Amino acid sequence: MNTDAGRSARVMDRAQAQRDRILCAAQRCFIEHGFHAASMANIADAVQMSVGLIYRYFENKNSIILAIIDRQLGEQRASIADLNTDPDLRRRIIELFAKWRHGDPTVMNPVLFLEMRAEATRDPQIAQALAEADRIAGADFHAWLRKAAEAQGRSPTQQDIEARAFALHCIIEGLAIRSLREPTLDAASLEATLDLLLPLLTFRDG
Amino acid sequence: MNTDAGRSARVMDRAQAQRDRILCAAQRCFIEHGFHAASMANIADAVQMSVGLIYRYFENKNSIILAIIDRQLGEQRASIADLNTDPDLRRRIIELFAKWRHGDPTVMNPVLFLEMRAEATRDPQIAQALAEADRIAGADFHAWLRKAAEAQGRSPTQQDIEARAFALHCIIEGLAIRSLREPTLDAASLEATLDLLLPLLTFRDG
Amino acid sequence: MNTDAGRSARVMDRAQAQRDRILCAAQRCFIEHGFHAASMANIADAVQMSVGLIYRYFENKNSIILAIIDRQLGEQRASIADLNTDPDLRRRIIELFAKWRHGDPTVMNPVLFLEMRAEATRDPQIAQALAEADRIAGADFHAWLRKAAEAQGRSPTQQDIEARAFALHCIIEGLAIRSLREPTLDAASLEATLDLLLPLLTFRDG
Amino acid sequence: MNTDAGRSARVMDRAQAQRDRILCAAQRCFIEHGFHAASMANIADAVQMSVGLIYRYFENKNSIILAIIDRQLGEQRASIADLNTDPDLRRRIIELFAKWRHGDPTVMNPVLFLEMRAEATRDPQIAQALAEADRIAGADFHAWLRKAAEAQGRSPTQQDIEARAFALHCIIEGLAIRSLREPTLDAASLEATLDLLLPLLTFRDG
DNA sequence: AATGAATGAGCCTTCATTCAT
DNA sequence: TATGAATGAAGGCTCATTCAT
Repeated sequence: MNTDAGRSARVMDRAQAQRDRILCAAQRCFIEHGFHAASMANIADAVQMSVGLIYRYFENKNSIILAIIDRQLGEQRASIADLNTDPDLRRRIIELFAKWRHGDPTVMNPVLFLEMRAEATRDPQIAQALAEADRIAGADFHAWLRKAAEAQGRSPTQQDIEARAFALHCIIEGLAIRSLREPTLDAASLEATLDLLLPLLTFRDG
Repeated sequence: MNTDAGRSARVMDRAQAQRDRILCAAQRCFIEHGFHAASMANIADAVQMSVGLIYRYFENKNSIILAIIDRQLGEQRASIADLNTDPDLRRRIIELFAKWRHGDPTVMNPVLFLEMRAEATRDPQIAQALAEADRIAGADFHAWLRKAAEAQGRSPTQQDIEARAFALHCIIEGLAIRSLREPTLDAASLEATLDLLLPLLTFRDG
Repeated sequence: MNTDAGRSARVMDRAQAQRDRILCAAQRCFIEHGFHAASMANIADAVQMSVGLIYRYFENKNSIILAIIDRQLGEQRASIADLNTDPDLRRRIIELFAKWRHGDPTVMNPVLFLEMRAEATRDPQIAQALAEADRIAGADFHAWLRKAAEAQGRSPTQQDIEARAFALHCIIEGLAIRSLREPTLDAASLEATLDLLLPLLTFRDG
Repeated sequence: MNTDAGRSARVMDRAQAQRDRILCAAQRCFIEHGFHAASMANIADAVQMSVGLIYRYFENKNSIILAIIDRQLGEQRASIADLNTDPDLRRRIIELFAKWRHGDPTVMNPVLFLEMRAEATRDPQIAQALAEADRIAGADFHAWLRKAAEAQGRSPTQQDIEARAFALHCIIEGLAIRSLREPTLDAASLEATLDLLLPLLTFRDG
């Protein structure tokens, strides 16, 4: 496999690997300093690469920001999509919350989430990406909730489901913000709150 | 009233008025560009003032940011405190949501809320201000919920109230973020969601 | 004496008093911060006067600097002229040195002396004022030295006197700089040095 | 020599060369305008470099000032140290004076000397550097004078030497200032003064 | 592919000076 | 006479971006 195609594939793999390295470093910088306050030099330091080289892989700083946002949306979506393979919403939210608290890089980062949402009010391109992600997430919630309802032998109306999907979305994003608060929330409180809300939202209440 | 005291009072009033003008303009700029991307020149333009003059009223840009944050927290607190004089939570949330949507400057601005929360993860001074505001807001929710429970003839445990206060806080903040979304949420959906959640949260459910 | 002339005299006296107050405060500021680093606001604070009022008495900051320099030159000249009434050069130098060390405002200030001399290399107006002061000081030294020589029954040549006047001038300015040094010079050392040099310079040697 | 070490050496040489270019230009600017009045833009112009690039080589303007001062002190010390290889103090002082008059950049610059001494009264870091330089210069004078005494078959006391070292130091600094005066001093006058003082100071007098 | 030197616009901040009161 | 609010031009410094090597 020493063909041009093979070489090209390998090259593209390498390019992709470089892009990933940059994005990981950039993510750490953006979390630490924010989109605007993080400098290209910060990122170059973090990725152990020269500034110039970063520009071989990304057109400019803004396109790094966009790539990071896309990534975050991907992780957000993956979290929701996972519900379909793992229907225990209560446990998943608790786990997600713990990951947020520990800065786990495999899930959407709450600080970046805030920066993204703020930036979306200014940059139409970001706004569009977020709107699309929201649409997909909404649909996922919808699907999951319908399945959950049916598993309970319920036949909720479309509006019933929409209200619950909307509430769920709000609560999860509210929790993402809460995970950033200084006074650490104890596990019991979170669980109590989920035990209060989830039966209602997942058609398990009386 | 041409006394020294009178003059002094007028001077202080004027200084305070100038500070207010600056803060209003700064708020618009911060909403439009973000804390970091907004420049002092932007603010000076917005307030129709020279850059230098702003520094007569604020030590530096950061102290303007802090003042804006304090203001926002004040408005946030006022919104919650108002619940005590107007116990119709459902209507208040709907009104609040509408104000968020319209950028009403008399309530906490959702974009600034996001910037604040993000910035708090970097600046300890901001973090502390927010922690204090959260503490107060939590206590206000608590008090309001206990009163609501008693109005229903209920005697909920401390944990019952805490879980509901926490849920309420999350949902309201989640709604603040939702208010920024592009695809406008219709009023009916919001109302349906509130009708779903509020009875549970305010001890009005079966 | 309620005539116009009287009133005018009183007014001028007041104006002169104000100018003096300003110059005293400015001198403190210039010593503390340097000519360029001291701001008009510093000076206004130090005189307990508004910035605007200072501009009633001085055209601009530079003319304050010039006035201060004139003042310093006046004090420098007075020191030298005093030799004629008090011929004990040794004691006078020791006293002068002590005053320099203590920041006595009645004699030429060593820090301002340095600033002045440096500034003179840039500003022709200052250069001229200093050249004139130097000329006068040189002549004073001359006169004093000739008198001292005659008191010793000597008849030195013009060149003898010039060499001594020049040496004296250098040494006194060298001492002004030394008075600023951190490691404090003990009185005995200064006296030993003067005892070494002065007999030679004042025609009292062998 | 295309090795890493070679490249690294070349790079460091270049960096050092840039630093030197900047310092030379800065020195010219500081002499022309003074430490505070010279702007980074002035220096950038003088060194034919962008402002930003200067900041790659120096942390800030103050560190350029410090570097210039260190340089000046180095040159000052070299002048004194040279006495040991060239014991003709009289000729050396005359040469030094001529260099001061002509702005020879290889010896301590008198204007910078003044700025330095003035600045040392405000900046402890500069004060310390100057104090150290003074200590070394004093010791050098000491050593030279003791050798000169011994060459004359004299055995002066410690105090004898100290008084002469102190006098010498004062006179040389006094001469540095004199070299800045407008009315140019003729060579004969300087020589006459030195012929008067040096025999006394170097133990050659009767 | 990789470096990092170089640029220059722009940012925050200060300050001499003016002027309405 | 006296104030200090107001201006705007620098000043020091940073940083996204380019380019020769």
